[in-house]
Amino acid sequence: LCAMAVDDGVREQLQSLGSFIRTQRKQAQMSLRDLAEATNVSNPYLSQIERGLHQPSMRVLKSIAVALNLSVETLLVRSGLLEPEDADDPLHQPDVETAILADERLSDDQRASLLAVYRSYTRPT
Amino acid sequence: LCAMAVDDGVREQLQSLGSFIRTQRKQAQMSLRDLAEATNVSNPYLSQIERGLHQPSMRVLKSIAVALNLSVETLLVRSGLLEPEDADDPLHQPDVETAILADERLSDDQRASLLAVYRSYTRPT
DNA sequence: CTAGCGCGCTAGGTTTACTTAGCACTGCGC
DNA sequence: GCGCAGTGCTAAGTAAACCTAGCGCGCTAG
Repeated sequence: LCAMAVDDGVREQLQSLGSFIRTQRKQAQMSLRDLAEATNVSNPYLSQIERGLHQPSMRVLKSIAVALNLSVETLLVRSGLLEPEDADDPLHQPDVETAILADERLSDDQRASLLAVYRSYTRPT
Repeated sequence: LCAMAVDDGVREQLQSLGSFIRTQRKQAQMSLRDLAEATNVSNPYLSQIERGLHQPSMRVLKSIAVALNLSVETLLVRSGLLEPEDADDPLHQPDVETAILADERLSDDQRASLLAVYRSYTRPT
């Protein structure tokens, strides 16, 4: 009935969520069928989610998060449910640079190159 | 097919979420129809949600949170999606990975390559 | 070349979220 | 007594989430 103007933003969010999931899945070297088995969700539906054709339910979203080893919050932000900087959670503000600097497992050289790459991404031109 | 034992917990969560919403609604002096108008969700469906008969979608959950002046996190915790308050989660991934994942300034591709580099450093073959 | 496997995707059906119309019960004014 | 406005709820339908079966492509092998 009422095709609200809000839908535009929602479509974009779905697309964003989908491509993010797809990237993460490929990063984890999983096929759609692998993820389907891990999440107990059918692979065609996962395919549709990754292409932004559907808004997954919370149940599905959570199993995807678990299967891909990422936090549910990340996916929620990605799907537009949660704001990235939520007021009532002030201490949960992960910063890439400080995280890299604090990581004990990295050598100084590794730290430096990681930071270089990260900065080249975030401060372009 | 597979009626998992997990369903028990899910039903309880739905009940918990529902009664919580109902309490909050009454505290805000709103009728089901008031809330329906505020959320753009039909009042019979809201009624069913409050009695734990259905698992609302994220869209509905968010509009309820907004209409009742609640944080979305609260409802998410209540519905069992989010853990109550994981300020420091010991057994979860290293901070760098979550920081990279949460960084909104990175594109998916950039995220992927950063993660790849980081992982190649921290878990060598 | 072709037989096979694994990949992502489409087609069509089932289940569940969600809506619209309307019922039954209050409490109020007439 | 009679409405009648307000409440929460039921019934039956529509829309959307989700599944099963199967297609078509790119591979590597035989």
